[in-house]
Formats: sequence, structure tokens, C-alpha cells
Amino acid sequence: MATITIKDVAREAKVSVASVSRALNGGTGVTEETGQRVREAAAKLHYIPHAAARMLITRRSNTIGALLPDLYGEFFSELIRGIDLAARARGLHLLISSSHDGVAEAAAALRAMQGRVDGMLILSEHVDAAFLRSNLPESLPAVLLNSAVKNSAYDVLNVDNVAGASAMVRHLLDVGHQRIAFIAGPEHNFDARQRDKGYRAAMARYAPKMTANVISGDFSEESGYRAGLELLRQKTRPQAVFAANDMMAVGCMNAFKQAGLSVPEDIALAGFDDIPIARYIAPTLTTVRVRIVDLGRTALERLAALLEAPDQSPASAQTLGCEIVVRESCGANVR
Amino acid sequence: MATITIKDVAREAKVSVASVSRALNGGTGVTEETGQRVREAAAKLHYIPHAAARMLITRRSNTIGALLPDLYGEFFSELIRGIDLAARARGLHLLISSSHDGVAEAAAALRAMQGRVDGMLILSEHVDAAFLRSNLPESLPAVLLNSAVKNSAYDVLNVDNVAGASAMVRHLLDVGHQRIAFIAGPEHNFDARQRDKGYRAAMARYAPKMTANVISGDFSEESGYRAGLELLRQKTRPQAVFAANDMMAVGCMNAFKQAGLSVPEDIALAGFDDIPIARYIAPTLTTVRVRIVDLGRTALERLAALLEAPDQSPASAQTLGCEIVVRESCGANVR
DNA sequence: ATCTTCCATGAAAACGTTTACATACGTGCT
DNA sequence: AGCACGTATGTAAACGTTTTCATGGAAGAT
Repeated sequence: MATITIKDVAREAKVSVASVSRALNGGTGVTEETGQRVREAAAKLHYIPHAAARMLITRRSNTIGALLPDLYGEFFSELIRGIDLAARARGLHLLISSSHDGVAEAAAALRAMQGRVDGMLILSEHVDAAFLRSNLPESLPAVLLNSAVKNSAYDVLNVDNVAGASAMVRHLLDVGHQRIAFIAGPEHNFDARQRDKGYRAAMARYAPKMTANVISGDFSEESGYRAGLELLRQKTRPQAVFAANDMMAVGCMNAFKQAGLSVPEDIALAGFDDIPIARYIAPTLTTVRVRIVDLGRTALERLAALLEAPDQSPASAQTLGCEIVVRESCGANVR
Repeated sequence: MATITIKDVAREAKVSVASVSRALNGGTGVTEETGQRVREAAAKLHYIPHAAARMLITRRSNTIGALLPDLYGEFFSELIRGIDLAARARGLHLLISSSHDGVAEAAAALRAMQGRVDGMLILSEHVDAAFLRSNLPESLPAVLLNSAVKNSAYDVLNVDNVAGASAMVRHLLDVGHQRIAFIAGPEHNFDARQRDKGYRAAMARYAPKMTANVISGDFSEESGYRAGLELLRQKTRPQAVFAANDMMAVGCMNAFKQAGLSVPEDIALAGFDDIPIARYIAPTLTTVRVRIVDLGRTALERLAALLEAPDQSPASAQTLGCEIVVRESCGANVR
């Protein structure tokens, strides 16, 4: 079937194209009777406005782009869900470019979206101020997620890793553990650094007599396992271990089990993220949960606000809370 | 900064807009020296062609739409990854509409994408032939994923649940189990029905003396737990239980453990999907893995082929294999 | 030297909308 | 009755590309 245009509707309704446009969009400036006739004609012909033509003249695509790195299951899907839900509520479309590693790929993806989107949601480790300056036209509104960019030229939305980690340390202290070790994440990772920071801050503040005990890791289960072995070799074994993410906690737990220690009786354990597995391992894992859906939703809402009033709202930095999920591995229930 | 157009580039390079277009697109029909000058001018001005204008005249958006239901973590992210990778390799953009339940929502989402995409990838339980006829213009190429639609008017790409389930039954038989029970999924779910079918077919074929033993479930962990209890009440206890998905297998395993049975010594267990948890529970779960990334990739490639040659290729139905992942729960290693 | 052929180039139309502007008509006022 | 005004409608321009067609000049053939 040949595509049917606004002209066909105009002919069918016996009015001009201008009236069709008015009737179908605002509804204003057109008589009730005319509007009725136009709507009927449009429905009868199954008319669908040509998106490109509208974009061209309106200079609006009603689409926002999401630039994402290679992301893991739960996090990715929850984030998209949050974004998607909020976007649909606003009649915005969602253009996605995901799973690219490397700054070059990210740049290419960013450029490819240019001109198709009204705004961008960006979550990427490779993104820094310089990158944005050269790849993102300043006219394009953007919200950065989990980004270290402090530039203040861009809107940033971060998870409050510091507060989350700090709260977990405090919880472990409350339960009675004094010597708390920390398994850190990759050095270049923003989240990892923030969690490290939260751990150190909380230790300094709430357990000033203790010294920070940080083992390095890279967020992988394997590195958690190695860290666990290393901790067992220390002269005075820690009473509790706080891993910067759940996967490392899982690896660490295996190391402890293999060494014949039982968690949490002999040594307590906590993670960060609350991945689904945390609920299913034995003992179940105490961890810090991030409301990822909220992260996505909030980011999109912030971006939408930027679209409405481009100039008026200055760049802001917002932060999203986490909550502690107490399960068995921290020993809160056994003492 | 005012948007810069092809005209600005033309002026800068001292040629006509036509030459700019030619130089930047095909590169053909233009002298090497002119092409050079144009590319330099474009680069200097940071020219980015206006996508909408191009779409309007070309009648191509280079975008494909993905319509997805409310999907779980791993599956969703892997599927998108597969689609995204293949799409980017072809220079296609990805417009996503996910997490809608209900046929009305799906219809709205489908319609909203009209005119913005060159083709559609559709994965939804609500989609049947009638739905498509009334919501999908026949001019829009589409590939259906995991769909029961046999219509042959549309391209369909399914996971070979039947073969996967059948292979698992055979494996359990090979290991020495004769009395194999099956925990079925939701009745209206296409995947669930296919797996049921595979179980029954394999039993009839490879263990003709045994009768099929099917307990109903709904894919939830809770329903798996209930099914486990029910199985334990049967007069002659099955030697192995095959759950239609991993979550039910997990629930079932908990029921067995609570009853004091050990898996796989007292009773063997297998699932379907290979969700990440399968690797982390104790005992680790034998299951059927679906290469979801391949599913997404293959679907997109099929769609891309449709875009290239809309008429030539008739609707096809393709099916994607699964593989058995042998872990501890089936007892293959203890006998 | 003239004719043909080829090819790079430019002018202009076309894509389907929205919207600024002009027009015409009815209504209320003086 | 005449005038101003508001409002529904239509006409046409504009958005930024791609592409068809015409044009001109260079190169090759006679």
C-alpha cells in the first residue's frame, strides 16, 4: 500500500492540510465539527504522520538516547526498565546503544546518535570532561550516570556509594565486629573508588582505633576468592569482610568455606549490589542494595526536565540513596 | 551554536550542495580532489547530517525497533546485547520499547514506533496473527521471536525448546534414571508448552515403558517448591525431576533438602535456562542452556536480510539449538 | 580540426510536515 | 448601515537532505 499522507486525509475530510494538522495536533483553532471530520478521515485511512517530516520541521525527535557500556544482567535490565517506564510515561522514545567497551567505540556511538535524539543519558567509564567536550555538542542536553565528572557543565546523577558503604561498615560494627577488612574493586572504576572511600571514612569515624585493611580486587568472583585467601594469611584474622561487590563476596565466601571456616560464625561477610545470587547462596548474603530502577527513572526525569527548559535549569548533581539488606552472612542474627 | 547544514559545508568547500552530498555518501561521481575538499570542510565545521531530513527523502531510518515484554535480568540483557551487536555491525540503530504487559500496551507501543523504524523485532506473549494484522502494516518487515504464530506470513525465530527438553530427558535416562517427573510451566506460555512437549516426546520414545509424570507449575520458585512437595507424596518417588525452568528447579531443590533428601544421591534434578544462579546453588544445577545472544543476533540478521530484499525472501521459520550443561544435580558424576 | 563520449558539477524538485500569514466571514458595536 | 474585530480556514514557505536532469568541458576518435 502506498503510504498515505496528510494530503490524503485533507482530501478525504475536504479541508486543507493545515486544518488537518491543527485538528490532529493541538485541536485548537479549528471548529469542533471540522475536527471531528478530520479525525474520522484519519482513522478511516489509518493515517500515521511521517515521523521524519515532523522532526524536520519541528526540530524535535521526541527520542532520547542511552549510551551504555557492556553491562551485566540485572543491572542493565533494571536500568533500562526504569528509563523505559519513565520515557513512555512522557511519550518519549528510547534509542539504545549498549555494550561497547573502549573510548573510541563510545565516541562513535555517541556521534551516531547525533541528530536523532533530543537528549542523552550517558553511563560509561570512559567518559570524562574532555571526552564530552569533543563528542557532545553543547546544545544537546545530557545526564551523566555514575560519573566522576565534576565539571558542573553537565548534569550528573550518582548512586551514593559512599553512604552505602559507610552504612554497611556501621552495621558490621553494630553487630559487634571490630576488625573489618575491605576488598576493593578496580582502581579506575568510579563506583569502586567511592565505596572504598565510604569504607575508609566510616572506619576512621566510627572505629578510630582500627586501621583500614584493604585488599585489592577487580569485581570478579575470582579476585574475591584470591582476596579471601590473602585475608586468611594475615596474622590477626579480620572478624568481618566487606567486599566492594557481591561477586567478590561470593568468591571470598568460597575461599572461607574451603579453608573450613563457617560464615558468619567464624568470620562475617558482606557485599554490595544485591544481585539475585545474594539471596540464593548459603549463607544468604548481607549486602547493599541500589534501587536501579529509580536510578534510570530519575535520570530520565531529570533529562526530560532539561528538555522542557533547556536554559533555565543549571547543571545539577544529584545522588541516589542505597539501603542495607541484612541477611545471614553478617552474623546479625546469630549473636 | 546554530545548527550547521549541508549548505554551510558547500559554501566552505566552494561547491554545490549536490557535490557535498555525493562526496560524503557514495564518494562516487565526484573528483578525488573535490571529495577531499568537502571532507575537510565537513570535518572543520563538525558537520553532522540532519537525520530527519535524510529519512524524509530516503524513506529509510536505518533504525529497527524491538518490542519486548517485561523481561528478566539475564535474558533481557543478553538478548539486547545480541541484537545491539549485530545492529551496530550493520550501522543500524536500535529503538526499544520494553516492559509492557498486556496486549493493549503492546499495541500502543507498536503503533508509536510506526514510521520511525524500517523493521521490527517482536517478542511478546500477546502477539498472535490477528494482533499483527491489525497493528502491523504489512509493508513493515518483522521478525517474531519465540512466538507461537505459525501464520507463515511473518518470519519466526524460535528456541528449540522441544529438542532441548528432549535431550535433557535422554541425558537423565543415560545417567540411569528411569522414573523422570516433569514440572511444567504456565499453560499459556509458548516456551513452557514446547518444553512439556519435548519431555513427553522423549519419554514416549526413549522410555516407552514409563508413563509421563507431569506436575503443573508457573515458572516461579514457589511453584517449584510446591511441586517438589507433591512429588514426594507420590507412592513411588521419581528418580529424577526435570523442571521446565531453573527457578522452579531451585524451589524444588529446597523442598527436597527440607525433606532431608540429598540431591543427586536420593533424587536427581535438572532445570532449563541456565540462569546465573544455577552455577551457585549447592549442588550446582544441571540445566539446558539457550544461547540468548545468538537468538538476538540471528533475529537481527534475519531482519536485516528482509530489509535488503523485502519481496524476494519469503517468510521463514528458523529454530535455534540449545545445549545441555551437566553439573552436579543430575548425578552424572556420582554413578 | 571536428565530432562524439564521458563525467564532474550545479540547479532544482521532491519528501511530508508545521506554521506564519493572508483571507473571508460572521458578530457586535456605534 | 457601517465599522472593527475575532476566528476558522486556506496558501505557501520552510525544514535539510537526496537525486534527477541539464550543462559544460575535457579527452579520445575520426
